[in-house]
Amino acid sequence: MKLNNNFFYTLRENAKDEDSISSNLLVRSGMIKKIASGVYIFMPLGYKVLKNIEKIIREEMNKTGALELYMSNILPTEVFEKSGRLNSFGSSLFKLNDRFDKKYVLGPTHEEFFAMASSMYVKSYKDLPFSLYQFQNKFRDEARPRYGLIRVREFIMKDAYSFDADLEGLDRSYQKMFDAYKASFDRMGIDYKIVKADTGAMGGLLSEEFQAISDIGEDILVLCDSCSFASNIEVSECVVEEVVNNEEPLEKELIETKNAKTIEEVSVFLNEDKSKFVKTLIYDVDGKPHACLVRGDDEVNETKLRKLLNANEVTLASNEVVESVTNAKVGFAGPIELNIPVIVDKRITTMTNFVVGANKTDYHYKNVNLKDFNHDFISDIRNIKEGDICPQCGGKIYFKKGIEIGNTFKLGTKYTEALNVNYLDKNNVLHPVVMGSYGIGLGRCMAALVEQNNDEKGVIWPLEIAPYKVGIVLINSGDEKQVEVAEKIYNNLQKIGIECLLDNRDERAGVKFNDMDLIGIPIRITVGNRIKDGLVEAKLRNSDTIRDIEVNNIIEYIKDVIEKDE
RNA sequence: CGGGAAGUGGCUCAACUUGGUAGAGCACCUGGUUUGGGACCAGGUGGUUGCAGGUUCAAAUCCUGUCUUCCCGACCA
Repeated sequence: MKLNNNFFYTLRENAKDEDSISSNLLVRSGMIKKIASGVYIFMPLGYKVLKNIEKIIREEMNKTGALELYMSNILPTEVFEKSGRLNSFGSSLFKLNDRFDKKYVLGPTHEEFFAMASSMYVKSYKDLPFSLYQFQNKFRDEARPRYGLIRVREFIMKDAYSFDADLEGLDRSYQKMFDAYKASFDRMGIDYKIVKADTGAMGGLLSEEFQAISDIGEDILVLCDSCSFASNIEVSECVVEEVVNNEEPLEKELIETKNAKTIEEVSVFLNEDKSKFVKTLIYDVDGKPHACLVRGDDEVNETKLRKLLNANEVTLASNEVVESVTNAKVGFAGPIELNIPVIVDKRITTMTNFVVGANKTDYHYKNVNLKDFNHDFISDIRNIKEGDICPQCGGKIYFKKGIEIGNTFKLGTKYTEALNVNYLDKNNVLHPVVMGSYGIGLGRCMAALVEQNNDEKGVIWPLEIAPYKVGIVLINSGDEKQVEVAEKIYNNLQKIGIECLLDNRDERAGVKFNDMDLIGIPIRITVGNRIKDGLVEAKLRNSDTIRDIEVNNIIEYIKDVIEKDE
């Protein structure tokens, strides 16, 4: 593309309604534009980046043998009723009615419809396995869109689905997709980790997430310093450390702790470390109050709680519920003589003579032990912490933050059973088809790449992602010789299929250099006054070195740089 | 959904406290001087101040409502 008289703009200042490096750089480089909370336009330049990401994924998908198709966005609600996901998606579904008042949703994901599509073909075990995929917009009414393209309400996802006769087949299909994902993210140049994760609203047997490492990531990745353990904190198992404890259990004792409500306050009040306390949190579990006990410096893991109780929804109870259950103001809840189910974190079994709330305003009990109260469950319900023991090898745990860019699920037969997608085996017996589902968020990949690759001047795109691989800066668009050489390089690159920008605007050199840097063009060719000596300059975005290159060799040089990258 | 902040040319902001013709920088147009890292001078275009009501001789400014955006939290495949 030639920039003169063409749709190209950049902004000098950050946008006031953007909150991350990537969203600001993408807006400033003229690639995206927000039009509503969590809704973006992809401008021509940004759309090219998106298409490059799409191309990589499509190529890797096709290598697995999966076939591409295209679904609708407007999906009949009744199908989600059948699969039971109308509830599990809840308020994050965009809903609409047609003129006859028939109900639809804007597709949040397409498991049900791929299951339906597959049933057109599958009749026998001989028809399996196969995989289908699409690139499609997904709609999710996020409570709080954030960080530009990272948490949005409409986004493009590549979603793939595998169909197999049994779990062994699923394992093979899953592995193929898994490898294709690794290949895709490697080609994109994203720094990522793969972690075990919760299956959430998808359901199923296994979920693994591909997480781009970034400080603005919203997921906490639990990693081990001495083995390959990697898990999302929501499912990361905690090991109870052996504690040598010779303390004799004492008799419990009621003590006044006036105005000390939080663990922090009580700990200061009694001059005891937070790890001597057990906090009692009242949770609303599908509408019923439950008490959860964890050590004072631990946090309850709601995913574990939900699984333990086989619940749909787990939230902290409201103040009113807490007060009616404990007969005390919020801050004094304790397990003793409490008439609701009590769930105790495993770690508490190693504690002696701890402090708990007394279910009486302004009072706590000290010297409390497990025998002093009823409990219904003892289980791992806390979040793992940095420095904890690795559940796999005993090493030390550390955290990183991640942006979830991809997710793979072994679904099993949840959807095929709900929608009657069956096949006949050799013995003429009917079985539900076994599914896997696999998603990649394209916009998130784009944002994660910018978060990971930028400097004070702008974006630094990897070659395969950049909207244009080469940018020619024509210093003086009034100089005939310079124009001639720049045009020639441009035309020759076009001929061999290397996409290229030619900045032939009537602007000062500084503007052109800054714009090339801002939009992150990997290879910059400057055609300026050195043309007298038959030279142009080449500079790579990720390096400070400027090379003089003979005009006749410049195409070869560019080809070399691109080949070396591959 | 709870708490907080903010909406003023295409972009970033000022004027609001204390009501009195809406202003700057960037961008854009014209002319000139410049021309290798976001030039300078001169002149210009562009705004019913988010929307609706109210108070007032007079509202960007005060009041009420409403919408939108952002932040913290809740929620989140």
